[in-house]
Amino acid sequence: MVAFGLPELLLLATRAVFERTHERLAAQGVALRPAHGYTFQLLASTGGASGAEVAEHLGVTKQAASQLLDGLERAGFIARQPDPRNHRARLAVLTDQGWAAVRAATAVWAEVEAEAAQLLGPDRAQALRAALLQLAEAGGALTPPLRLRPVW
Amino acid sequence: MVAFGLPELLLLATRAVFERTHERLAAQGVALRPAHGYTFQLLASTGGASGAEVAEHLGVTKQAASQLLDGLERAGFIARQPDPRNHRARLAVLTDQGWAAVRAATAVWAEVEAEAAQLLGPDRAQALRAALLQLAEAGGALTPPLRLRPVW
DNA sequence: TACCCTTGGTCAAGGTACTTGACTGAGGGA
DNA sequence: TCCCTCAGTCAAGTACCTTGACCAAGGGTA
Repeated sequence: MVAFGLPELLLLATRAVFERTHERLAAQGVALRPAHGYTFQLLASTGGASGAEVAEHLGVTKQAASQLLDGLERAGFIARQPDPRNHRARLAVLTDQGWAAVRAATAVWAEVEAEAAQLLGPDRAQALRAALLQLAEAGGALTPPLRLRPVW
Repeated sequence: MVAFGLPELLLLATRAVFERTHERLAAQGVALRPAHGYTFQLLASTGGASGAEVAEHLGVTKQAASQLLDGLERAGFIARQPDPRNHRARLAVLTDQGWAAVRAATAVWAEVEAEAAQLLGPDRAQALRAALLQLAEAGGALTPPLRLRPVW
């Protein structure tokens, strides 16, 4: 039995959760990469974003964000429409299909949450969330902009 | 204040730890990507591996593993030598410089560990490790082969 | 109202890290 | 001894990002 430190344990537990999310969505025909997930998160929380805003959020160039949105549009997850706030921008918004993908991911996470509560008991699960939140805050992870750097 | 679920918290805390690791190593001139980290982990724990074994461990083709090892060799982190177990293979082993990088990463993780203990207190830090281990085990994350899939 | 500069977006070319496909040649098992 | 397995390489193609250059519509300011 190898002794795992906190960083290794964090990585292993996180991989377990997100690989499962990825597999579950892929089984439903939603094969998306991390950058797509972050984009969905932005569009779902703001109701829509321009290409430049997506680029800023992901920490990539406008060109890369444009390509990524083109792909999501072709696949039917987003649509482009005029931006009432800024007439130069094309606002990307989630389509019904896009929202369905968001709900599917959210559903997997709710399962994970429920299984964690069952596995650990409600008290330890709550303690886990509190501890993780403290670590994330201390590490400055709650202050965007999000950078699309790979996790080791 | 947004309410974060367990998956989001896991991702944020993990990102905080590994971005910090990456920054700290980069400041020492060791600019490595995730795949390199996984390779170092393998070479450090086994004492050496062939290109095919690295490919298997990372979940990539032999060609990709070969390119990756070429880069590490050029940068001085590994050396190739005959494999006593299999005369067809070229064994990749860590050089002194490679071991120094491993020690540097380990040192950052020890700091993280210490800061977590200070932030949470020793009891809650231990509880955190135990909970994460349970989650990782339940998710099957402790049974290799490691797949180099991106974390969402 | 006219002007200019900011800015959202695109075109083009290049680089990196992977892939598939085809192959070589040394090893090692029967 | 023979054959076939297998580690490794060469070549070409793809996905996803970059830098650099550019356009044209907006919108702030005089």
